[in-house]
Amino acid sequence: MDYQFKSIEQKWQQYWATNQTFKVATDTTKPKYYVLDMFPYPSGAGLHVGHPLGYIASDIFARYKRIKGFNVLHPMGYDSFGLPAEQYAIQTGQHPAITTEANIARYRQQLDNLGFSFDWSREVRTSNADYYKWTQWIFMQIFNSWYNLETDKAEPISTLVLKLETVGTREIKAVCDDDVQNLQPSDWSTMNHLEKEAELLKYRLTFLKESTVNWCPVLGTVLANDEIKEGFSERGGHPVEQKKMMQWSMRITAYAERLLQGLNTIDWPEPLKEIQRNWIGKSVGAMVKFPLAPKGGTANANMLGNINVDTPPLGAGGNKPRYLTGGNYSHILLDKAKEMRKTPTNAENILWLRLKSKALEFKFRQQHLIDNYIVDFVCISKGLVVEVDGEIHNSQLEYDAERTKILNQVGFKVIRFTNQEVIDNIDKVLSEIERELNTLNPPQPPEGGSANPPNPQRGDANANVHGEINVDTPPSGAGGIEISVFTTRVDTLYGVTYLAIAPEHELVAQLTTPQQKESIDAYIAQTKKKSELDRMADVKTVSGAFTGSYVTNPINGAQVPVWIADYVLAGYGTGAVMAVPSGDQRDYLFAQHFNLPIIPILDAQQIDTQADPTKEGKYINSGIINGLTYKQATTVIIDELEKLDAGKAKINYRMRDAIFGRQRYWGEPVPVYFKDGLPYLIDESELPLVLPEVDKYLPTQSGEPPLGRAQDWKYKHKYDYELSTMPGWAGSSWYWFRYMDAQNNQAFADKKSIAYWQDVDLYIGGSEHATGHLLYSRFWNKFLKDLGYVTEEEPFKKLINQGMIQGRSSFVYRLVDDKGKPTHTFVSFGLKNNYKTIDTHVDVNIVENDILDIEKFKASRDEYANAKFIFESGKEGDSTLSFGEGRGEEKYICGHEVEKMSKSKFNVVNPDDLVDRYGADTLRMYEMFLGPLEQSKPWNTNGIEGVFKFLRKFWKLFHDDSFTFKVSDQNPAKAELKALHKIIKKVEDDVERFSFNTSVSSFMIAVNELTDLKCDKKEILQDMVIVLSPYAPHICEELWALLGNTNSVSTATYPTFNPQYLVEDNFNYPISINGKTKTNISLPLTMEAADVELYVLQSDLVTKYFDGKTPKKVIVVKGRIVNVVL
RNA sequence: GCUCAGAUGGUGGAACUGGUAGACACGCAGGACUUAAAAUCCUGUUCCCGUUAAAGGAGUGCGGGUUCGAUUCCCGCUCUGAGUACCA
Repeated sequence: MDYQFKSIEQKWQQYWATNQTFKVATDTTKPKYYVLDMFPYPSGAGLHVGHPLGYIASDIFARYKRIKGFNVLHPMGYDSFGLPAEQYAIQTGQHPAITTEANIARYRQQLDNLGFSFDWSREVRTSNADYYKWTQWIFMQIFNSWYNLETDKAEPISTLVLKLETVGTREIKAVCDDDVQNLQPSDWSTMNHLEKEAELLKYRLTFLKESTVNWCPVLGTVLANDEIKEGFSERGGHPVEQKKMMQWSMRITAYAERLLQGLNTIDWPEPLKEIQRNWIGKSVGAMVKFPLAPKGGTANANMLGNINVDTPPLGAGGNKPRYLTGGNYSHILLDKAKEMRKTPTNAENILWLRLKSKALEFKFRQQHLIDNYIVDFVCISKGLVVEVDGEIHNSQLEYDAERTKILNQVGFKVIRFTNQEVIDNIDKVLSEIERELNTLNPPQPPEGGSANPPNPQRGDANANVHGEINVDTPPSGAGGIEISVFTTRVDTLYGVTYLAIAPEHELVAQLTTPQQKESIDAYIAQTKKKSELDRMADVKTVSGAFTGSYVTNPINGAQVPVWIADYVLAGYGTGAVMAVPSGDQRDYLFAQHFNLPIIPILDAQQIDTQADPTKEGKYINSGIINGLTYKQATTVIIDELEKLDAGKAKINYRMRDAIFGRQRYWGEPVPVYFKDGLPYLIDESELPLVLPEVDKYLPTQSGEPPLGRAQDWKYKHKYDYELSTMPGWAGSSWYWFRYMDAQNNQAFADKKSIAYWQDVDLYIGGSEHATGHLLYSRFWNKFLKDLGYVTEEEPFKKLINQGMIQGRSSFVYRLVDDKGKPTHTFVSFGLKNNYKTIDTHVDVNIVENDILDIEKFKASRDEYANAKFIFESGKEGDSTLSFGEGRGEEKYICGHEVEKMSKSKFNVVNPDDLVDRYGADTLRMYEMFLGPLEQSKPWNTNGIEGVFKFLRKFWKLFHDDSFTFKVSDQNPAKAELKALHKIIKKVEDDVERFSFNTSVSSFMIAVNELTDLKCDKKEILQDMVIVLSPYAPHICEELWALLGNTNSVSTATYPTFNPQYLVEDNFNYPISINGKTKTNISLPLTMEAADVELYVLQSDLVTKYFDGKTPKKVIVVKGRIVNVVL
């Protein structure tokens, strides 16, 4: 029988499944090898030809390592929590678990189709409760840990408590929040439970914090930085905005240095490491403190009273975490508030008209967001809420009481009037409000208020969403205010001519003098309006505003002005820059634009037209460092700053703590409940905290995440659970450990398995996970190592990025008539320039080697049914069969272009179709044959025939002309052994360096040679089967069985390479004259170089090129080349 | 702007430490088999000049350099792709 790939492939896929051929166990007698593919998300679209590229490579590698005697762990599973299934659920009401299940089934079928050697007994799914139980468990360990800088690792929180009890914060070096308290053991012992818990939360490696997040209103969730591409969500392309929310975060910054250093120890592609290095963004420099100078400050000091910033007191001072008080859901409520403002009740309208006209001399706002409530009217500076109610029902009373209570908690007094009271006697209402206002002091934070004044940057969501930063009273005096800046060029300190701070900087309000207030407010308003995208697009425009204040340069006492400018980013460093116009181009442009001085500080600087950031030359205009070089100056300045207590050396990282939460349904529930406003872990024995059922996958009416809909979902029937779920990266940040011991229900993986498998030896996947999955995984791995659960510092020793497979679109060219209307005539690619045409995508599946299948094309769409063609030959017709002579020989050639693979471009190729036509073995080999694994390339089926022919040719070696299986037991000839051992060596070399494309070529060469030799020797062919089996496993299993073996070929041993067979007696020396090859001479390899030279120089073949000249020099490299120089 | 990767026939690509550039495959051309087609097999196929065969010349994005010898190393440039971006 000819090569029947269909039945062969089915047979062996069945065999592997039934016999669990690829099931592995910990086997300490063999060396381990762990080959892993990046966790796929089972999307509804299934696999296209791009996906299996990496899987095929890793499978070849795994199969190769197996026959090389390794115990290979090669598992597969699904990262099955995620947004697409949930979006689909919202649209259709279908439970995401059902969609996910269906998608996984399809994935599995497609994967099986390709004959992968996965150990399916270890399959994991992140959305299974017995998996996410351990994700939750790890979360609990992280919550229960802090980062001790002295030991440079994470430790259980108990060691921190011990320190607090015995030595106090002075002896604690931790990575923690900025606002931790200085505590003596005596302070700690007097704190109550709540206070202690609140303080500990600032140290925990996962913690609640109000932070600026990337909020995507359309998806209704926050997104990680790496899930955003150019201001839009990666999934779906929806706009993303910055927003303040109370969020779970992970203190990944604690690991910044270890994450950076670890990169030097792992074998990853350089670009990938580079991305991570940039993401971590380490810069070495110094912190310098610039105290506020009397110049601008003292004049104001007298006239200024207390600081009074018109933001609600919510986010301002309290150092207690106040979950659900940060206005988490203002994105939804805000729209409602706007709507309510537009449609006031009659009573509201009457009252607002009076309040607005400043009848009471206090500023009021209407329908304003406080916490998660929209209050009717509020005077923020006095902390008074005025509510106007309609008819009062009992249920309403209860609700109002709750509402009042919470508003009181956050520092507001609430007074109420009925509609009737307002309508009947507005003046009486107003005087009552006035009386209340006069009795009230400005609102105070609930308790334990921080010493810091409230500031706009830390303000609640409202302030930001409204785009307002309101300063009701002018700023305060200089009292001890200083601006810290971070700089990597502390040596340029003498060149500072102004300070620039971010418009969002916390000191803006205090620094702004009354004279400058107007322009500062205007500038802030202007920057607020600019979207992220605008700011990115518009980097050239110089803009800023002077605050009116000055600070003192600590090194020379110079007083320099403080400006705000949007080129300074609030989120980096301290949000303030010491501007050195002579050395920094942005500062230079700014200084030029606003006429600020530019002081050169190095004699080598060229600053006539632009800044010069050089470090060359000697310092000038620079006080104590004049005449020094860069290296000397930096140390001198830092020493001096430390002496003055005005600064110190400092390392800064760009990386921020990772937000750990999604306001979505389809994810792991966070094993946390709230009691008295503080988060607590549920008991370990209560894991898993199962994802509850909900009626809809949408936020609740009050704007809580979908989990808020779950009926009776309370901890111990009392306490609220955390309602957000874990982010997409939670489940994938530790999954490689689960594969080591997938069924374990006592631990995430058993110690022995972890000790045996250790880490991933080879990890294959796309580079798109550079800053997400791959960074978080390294983080969790290091954490788990710190706590002693795992053994290795890095999870993925060797990583390969497979290139992207791009689409290759095909085009037909349609003639247009004089009016530009498309006709029914299509012109072949080569002739299209002679006509006026428009190009149209045509389905690549009806195009082969750029030749259009005319009949299929006409059948593909109604409008093409009557299509006419101008063929490449210039002949015209409506079918290739329309010509008497040369019927069927006319060709319509399509044009092509490389584009993204997508349905809309009709260039998607489904691997199932190709498996159907050529078989899995052919597809596997063809995908490898396309080119180097790491390289991106367009998908193109043009060469697949060649690979298929190769497999048939291989099959023929084992069969006679009538396709009867026939091999001989005769001893192989030397040439046969040579062909075999060449490929044995070649495949070893190629696989070890992941050059799969070159080994496919070499297989072809070997088979061509053996075919030419008419080789049918079992001894040769059997080894060939083993060597080829990682690439084309099905056909090899079949032939292996036909050769009389009863085990799977995957249990065979890779043949040993014997260099003896490759040794040649002669070498055909290429003879070059002046480096140009002219001829070849075959000489024995035993001949010494001098003899070769002698022989070559008197050979007629060579001397005829001499042209009468005498050779000046002869180079002979033994076994390589002879070069004669004339 | 910065960082990284890359540029070789009509196409995908090979040449691993500087040593015969274009392996292997596709496509194309010619031929065999066939009533015909498909399939299969054989021959040729970097370009230019020339041809019976030859012989010659050019050639790995462009311009230089090092070397007996450069696709490979060095310097400068062009283009393509990817990542990143007011990072102080």
